[in-house]
Amino acid sequence: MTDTDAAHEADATREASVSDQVSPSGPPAPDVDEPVGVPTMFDVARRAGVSHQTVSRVLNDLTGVAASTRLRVEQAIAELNYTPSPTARAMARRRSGLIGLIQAGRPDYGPSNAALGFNEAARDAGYTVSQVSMRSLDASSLTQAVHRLALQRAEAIVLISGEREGVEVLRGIDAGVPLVAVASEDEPGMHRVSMDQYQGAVRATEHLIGLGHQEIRHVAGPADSMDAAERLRGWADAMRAHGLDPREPAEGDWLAASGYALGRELADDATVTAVFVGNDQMSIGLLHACREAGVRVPEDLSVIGFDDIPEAAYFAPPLTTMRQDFEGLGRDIMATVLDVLRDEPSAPDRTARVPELVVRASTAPRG
Amino acid sequence: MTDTDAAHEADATREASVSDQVSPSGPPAPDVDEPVGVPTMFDVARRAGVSHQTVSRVLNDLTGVAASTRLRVEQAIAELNYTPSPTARAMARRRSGLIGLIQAGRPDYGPSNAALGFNEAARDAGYTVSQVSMRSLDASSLTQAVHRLALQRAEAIVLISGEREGVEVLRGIDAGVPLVAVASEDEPGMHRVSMDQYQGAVRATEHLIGLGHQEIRHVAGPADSMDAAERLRGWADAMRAHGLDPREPAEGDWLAASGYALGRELADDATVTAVFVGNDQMSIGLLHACREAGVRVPEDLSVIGFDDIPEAAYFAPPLTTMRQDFEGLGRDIMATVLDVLRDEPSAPDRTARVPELVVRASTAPRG
DNA sequence: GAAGGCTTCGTTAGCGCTAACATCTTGGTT
DNA sequence: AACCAAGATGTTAGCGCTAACGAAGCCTTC
Repeated sequence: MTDTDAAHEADATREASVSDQVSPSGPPAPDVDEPVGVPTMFDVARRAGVSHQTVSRVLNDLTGVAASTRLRVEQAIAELNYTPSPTARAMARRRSGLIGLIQAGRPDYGPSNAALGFNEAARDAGYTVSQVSMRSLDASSLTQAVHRLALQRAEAIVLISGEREGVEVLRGIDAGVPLVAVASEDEPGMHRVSMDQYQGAVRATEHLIGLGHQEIRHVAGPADSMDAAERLRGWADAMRAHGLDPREPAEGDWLAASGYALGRELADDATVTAVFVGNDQMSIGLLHACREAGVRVPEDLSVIGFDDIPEAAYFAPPLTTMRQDFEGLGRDIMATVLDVLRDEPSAPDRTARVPELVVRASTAPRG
Repeated sequence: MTDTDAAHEADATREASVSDQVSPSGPPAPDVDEPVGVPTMFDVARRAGVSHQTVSRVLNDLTGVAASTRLRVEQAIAELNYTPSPTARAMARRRSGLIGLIQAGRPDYGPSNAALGFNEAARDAGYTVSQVSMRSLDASSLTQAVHRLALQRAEAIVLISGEREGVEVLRGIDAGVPLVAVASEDEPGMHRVSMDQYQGAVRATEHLIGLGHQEIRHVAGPADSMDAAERLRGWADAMRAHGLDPREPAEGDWLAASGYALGRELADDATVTAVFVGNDQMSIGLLHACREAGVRVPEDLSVIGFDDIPEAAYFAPPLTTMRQDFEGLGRDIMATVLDVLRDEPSAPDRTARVPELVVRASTAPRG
């Protein structure tokens, strides 16, 4: 009712358009001046009897619009089912409202969940994410991806990929926009986010040490992975801190197959009583190798993994591991992006999420 | 080495901008008439001594440009490091060059890899993908996602999510753009792509039957999953085709935990000699339940999974399963999108990828 | 009761492109 | 030599918004 009244009050000024609406010729025919394609701001303006600028004001929630006018405009918007064109907006505002996400490498549990968390956080912050996924990690593909995104005028570019090379490549590019990467090592010249891999590894190792183990080996991730490096460092430091000797670690590639291969070798070494494996996937491979070799876990060998993928609880035996909150990491990434975009100093504790020990059946006191 | 070299080469070209960043008032001042911000078509035009339209012609590879002029323009473009603004292009061309991808639900192995394949294919086709990921599958979130994408003027919207509800919701929305979903059941009113879940299930079941099994149970995925339904149908049909009785299937939720729970029940039933599990994750749970219950696999019970995740080969015992090419599916999705966009009838065999039997140690002849 | 100051609105320019048309060269024709 | 058709370019309008300014109208205030 109020709307109608308001409309009548304003009639004088927009006589023409209103009578057009009422359809001079006949029954409930659709408005004659109804826009043909997608309605624009001008269509709304005409219908509400105001200037397009007033529509813009309503849309952007600016002050200086009379309540009645606002109402009228809002109604017109609703009636026409109008939505502003993001393209035109980006054009006029000179910003795309877009964040580029590069996801390089295998879509593993961690990265995938981080990407999910990031995507949701970006959406919540009003940004759109333009995603470039690729299996390969080589410099040229990565460079292309960044350029693609830069060319789309992304306001920031995020890289989710644990490989050091990817981060290095990114650092070498001047995209003209802030770059944020998941990187557990400090990377001068770019913004980074990560979980506390080092601390996680320390805790994993100390869990083993606390169980009385002394010959604790490490099956590391690929040398090019920063996470792998941090975990390795954490393990070695923890060992030394307890007067133990961190022996030469084995190096896998995160996949179960490599864990299996490395496990076969380890299984032959009777001196080893525990092993800290770089991730859960390699752990399952290693567990399988032990089974084949007749090495009992945890009786003969304690095994602890990293990540806590949903299947870890059903390994044979159920895997003790370090749980990581990847979705949280994804949200942290977006938080950092926002900080950077606002030119605020990135909060220093964006790397503070510490993996949590989940004890299951694959670790036991040294027999 | 090669990488390093490339990086160094790139150094030279970005020297200026880097120093700009570091010190705003540095000596290596850029050309006087250099555009301040991002160069536009007019900057290129001025530098090349032509009109902006000629630049546009060169950019869009139109005819009617003298070779010498073209060269001059191209040089100016290179010198200014100019790239056309996609936003302005979208504005003028009235198309966004954007495909919306909705990824709903857990980022599992299948969907993640399909998304990867899709993303790469979209990029190859010159499209940008705007991704909306969300953990939840409810109608309202999904509807919002579609509107988000529609509002971005995506030229097509793709849904990767096995749940029937998602597809139904999508169908109920008139986004004004083509919708393509991964759906293994026919969905009138929308375009769909999928792998041949039915045939895959038939083959899995026949593998078991060929091994002499008769009491073959099925642990299905959630009722809301179309893939689960198709696999169930394939199993039941195969059973009947061989004169066997498809007993009431158990229903899980794709996760290892549910496979474990269901496995505990199944393990009590000594009449069962084989089970076809809806996916590999549930299989690992089921395998664990068997282990706990003292049921030997494959001696007492044969188990076959579905998907062939990379860890399947290291289950205890290594899992016989049906391998699916998810990346290929992703590419199929994009191919369908292109067909739809070109208004071509979608090739009927976009649903023809048949899962491939991978025999490992979890199935054996009926003892 | 005229000068200021709000509030509320409209007008005018762009944003960086493409599309359509206009213009100016050429060189071949008659 | 006048003429026309291409070919090669330039001009002019938009695309649908936002930003900056300008112009009313209505209260104040002295």
